[in-house]
Amino acid sequence: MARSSRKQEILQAALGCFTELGVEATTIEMIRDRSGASIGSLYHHFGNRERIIAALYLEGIGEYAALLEAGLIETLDAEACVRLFVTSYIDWVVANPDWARFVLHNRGRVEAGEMGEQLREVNHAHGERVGAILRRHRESGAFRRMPGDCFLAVVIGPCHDMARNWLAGRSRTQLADCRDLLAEIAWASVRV
Amino acid sequence: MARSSRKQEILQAALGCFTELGVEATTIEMIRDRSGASIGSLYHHFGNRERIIAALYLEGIGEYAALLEAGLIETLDAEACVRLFVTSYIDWVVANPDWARFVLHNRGRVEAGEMGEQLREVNHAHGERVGAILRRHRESGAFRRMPGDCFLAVVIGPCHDMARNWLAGRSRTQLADCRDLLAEIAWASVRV
DNA sequence: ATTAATTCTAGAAAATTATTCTAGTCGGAG
DNA sequence: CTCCGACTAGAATAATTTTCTAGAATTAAT
Repeated sequence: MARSSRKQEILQAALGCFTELGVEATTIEMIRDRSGASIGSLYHHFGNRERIIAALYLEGIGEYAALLEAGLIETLDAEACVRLFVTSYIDWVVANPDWARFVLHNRGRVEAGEMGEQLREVNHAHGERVGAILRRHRESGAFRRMPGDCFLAVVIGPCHDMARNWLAGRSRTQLADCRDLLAEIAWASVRV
Repeated sequence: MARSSRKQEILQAALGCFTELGVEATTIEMIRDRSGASIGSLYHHFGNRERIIAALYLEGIGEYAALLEAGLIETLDAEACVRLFVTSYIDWVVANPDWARFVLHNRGRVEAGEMGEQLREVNHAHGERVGAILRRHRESGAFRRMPGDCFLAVVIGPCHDMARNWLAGRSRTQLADCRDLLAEIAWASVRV
């Protein structure tokens, strides 16, 4: 994998800078320093600063989405399904805090930029697949009737908020300690 | 109020640019054009680009926080209190979509920057006041026992998610139509 | 009214940052 | 070998932000 190693080095260097200084404050020069690459190499691989950000973002959500979908396919029970949403999200955040922080804070930026269309496509495809799995349960009457948009917000919204606070060091409670509580509340909120 | 009108003009111009093009993509020059101010005037009032962003952010959350606190002081019932969290948030977002979108997407940026300390202070003070009101209800046994961090995430998390999606045009459901449903679920999630 | 102090505005100049461009190196396929 | 494409390098250029000097507008005191 010597082929793409430079590219990965650049992405990891970028994530490091973003985590320590914020996206706004990190310059191409800093990423160049930290990765050991040259300006030319950087622009060869990514074209511009924004595409570095977008690549990092897409790789992050891609990994999480794959994890979630893999789990969902195997669980047939409605309750287990809802709980999996919560637990797989929390597990991923705890395992990849820097990446999670970056993804959680930069969706808007990527969506507004030139890679926005691609991001929307990826998200839409993922949403369709997840939606298809949920529809089975919804139609079998396992869930309380409510708009699909609300369903997702109710299930995963508390996790997003909790993760955001924990990642920013604002939470006195460990995120992992809320895993079961949040899963239970999510299920209680959407069951009939 | 001719005194501060130039300053407000700049802030409004900035919010307009941020809404249409994203924060990253708007330049000082664009804000200058749109507001009619000069570079000098801009830097006189704000010092640098980042402080324009921070000022807009602080004004936004300030307005919402004041609204919430004003309501909370008057409601003595635990259920009404929880519902108020949801409804006042949704009402504010519906009434100030551009501002809400900006606030929802730029907390991290402001917190990471030079105004981060000030923002944390403001948030902390607000959190204390709200926390004090909630403590009464918690101690009177109106709420299910759970860490304070989780409580807030459970109550307001779904609203944040729903608002985010609605503001980005990703939601088929109108945000206002979820008002009562989300309020009810919030209360159901935290009552004993 | 006049003056002095302060706040605000202006835009050119300087500094910083992002991007482009030209000139390569390196490893493998023919 | 030598040609090709992927990759690297860093100087040159372009874009953007910030500083700086000068002067206009406003306020308050005499």
